[in-house]
Amino acid sequence: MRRGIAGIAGLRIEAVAFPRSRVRPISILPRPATLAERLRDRTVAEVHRRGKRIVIEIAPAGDDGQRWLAIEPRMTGLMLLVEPPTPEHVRMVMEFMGRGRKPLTFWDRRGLGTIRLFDDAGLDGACGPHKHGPDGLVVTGDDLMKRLGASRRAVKVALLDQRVVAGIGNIYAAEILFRSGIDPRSRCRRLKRAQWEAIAQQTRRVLAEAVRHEGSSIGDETYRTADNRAGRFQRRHRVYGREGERCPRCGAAILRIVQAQRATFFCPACQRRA
DNA sequence: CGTTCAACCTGGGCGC
DNA sequence: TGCGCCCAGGTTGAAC
Repeated sequence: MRRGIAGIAGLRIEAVAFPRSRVRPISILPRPATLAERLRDRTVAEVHRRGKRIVIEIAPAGDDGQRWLAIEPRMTGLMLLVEPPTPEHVRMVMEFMGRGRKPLTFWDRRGLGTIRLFDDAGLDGACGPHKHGPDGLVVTGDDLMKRLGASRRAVKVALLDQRVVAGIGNIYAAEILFRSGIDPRSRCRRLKRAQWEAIAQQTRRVLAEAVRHEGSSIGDETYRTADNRAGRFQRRHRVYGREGERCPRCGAAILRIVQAQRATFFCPACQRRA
């Protein structure tokens, strides 16, 4: 997602609008009118990612230090540089100066996403080290062991905790544990060093591969690229969404269970319980 | 500390 | 066709 819109860096914001964005509970801060006012005529310095958030860095403009626009897409949010699928689910439109500049649209069907403008301290409070562990693309076995070695939680539930490691979602937790050969119900404290190394390695690998394949698009209303194309990583899902199908490794039937109110998919035969 | 539940929302799919 | 239910790549706070 970040890569898809990285090209807006250097552009000057002509206007920002927030149609149909909920203000309460606080999913947009400050109020839309204030936010639009603060962003107008500012320049995009860079587009960053912090865990699952897109963070648009606004070049300093002398006044306040509010220069981090953090967008959290949650379940159905898309960042688009083309016409959105429907006009009624558009939550933000950012227009740029210069002829032929395509506007950036935040489209969010379910409307669970958030849009907030932060100063340095605010950004840190929202997605600093207190809220986010190391990024999944670079996490190490030591990182995981240090944070989870004494935990009684089920490993799959723990991997979804962004304070442990940032960026793993429900699909990727399943795929990471399948490739690590570990049962998602395993209690963290029972895992050995070698298993944490395996999980960390597969986390880096699965996430990097998913990025390379432009994400997972399931059905036609999930993730899309900035130019509204489907990703391809769903074709490589080995267990996610495959309840009842045969495990690609051993042929056993893939199971679906529920952990912490989320679906978990795994192979009961080749994923070992620690 | 860890788990469960409800809430925030919309919409597709299914059984009846 | 309609209705009620379940489900969905996420996060948070309250209750136990």
